Amino acid sequence: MFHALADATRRDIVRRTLDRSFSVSTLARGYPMSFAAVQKHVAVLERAGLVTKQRRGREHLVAGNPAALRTAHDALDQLELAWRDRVTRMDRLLATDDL
Amino acid sequence: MFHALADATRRDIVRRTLDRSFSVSTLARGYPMSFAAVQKHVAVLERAGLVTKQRRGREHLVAGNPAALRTAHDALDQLELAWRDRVTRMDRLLATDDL
DNA sequence: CGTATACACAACCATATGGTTGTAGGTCAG
DNA sequence: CTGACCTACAACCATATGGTTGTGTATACG
Repeated sequence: MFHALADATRRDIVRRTLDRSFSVSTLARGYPMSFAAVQKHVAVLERAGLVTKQRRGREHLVAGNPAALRTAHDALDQLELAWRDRVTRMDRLLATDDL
Repeated sequence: MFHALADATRRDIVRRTLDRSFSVSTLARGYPMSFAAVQKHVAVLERAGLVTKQRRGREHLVAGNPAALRTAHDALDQLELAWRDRVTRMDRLLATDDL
């Protein structure tokens, strides 16, 4: 999941498809690489659950998935939780004048 | 930055060092890999600004950097912003009974 | 029907990544 | 000073990654 977000092109695809749906080839035209490369990026994002694909005729519309972003968000919050514990403990330490 | 967070070992190191500082070798003992491997992970995290190192005698204490986490957090918020726009627009669309 | 479009997928390549071992530099204890 | 310990760094290896081109399949159009 973080790995899927670790590539700039993929982050851009997520950003654009959160705004509105795009077909894979329409997306591909926006990047300086082959269609196949973009299609692979979309596949990575889809496996990570960051986008969903919906077929419309011969096109596959790619839409960003806000719920997945929320997941990543929460994962970072989890990490920050540890940080707050640490600050709390430091505060306690300072308060007791142990230094 | 997301790349640095994309590895499970590195996320774990961040989690542990947000809690409190650890020397590199102490950290290394906690993982099923060589000291050098862990040391490389720490180097990656340090380059990404996710941890800082502070020397104490012959040990180098690794501490998580909450500010960097905040940065990642904000980046995700940026992405979610686009999503809220989308929802707003959909709401407007539904409100006008264009469907 | 044939042709063009949109997508999926495989094969391939260069480079990045995560791991290893080995070597070398500081620092502490005796 | 010597030896043990902590760290840094380079060389090396297997695999993953991001890119390419080519092939196959489904859909739309004339």
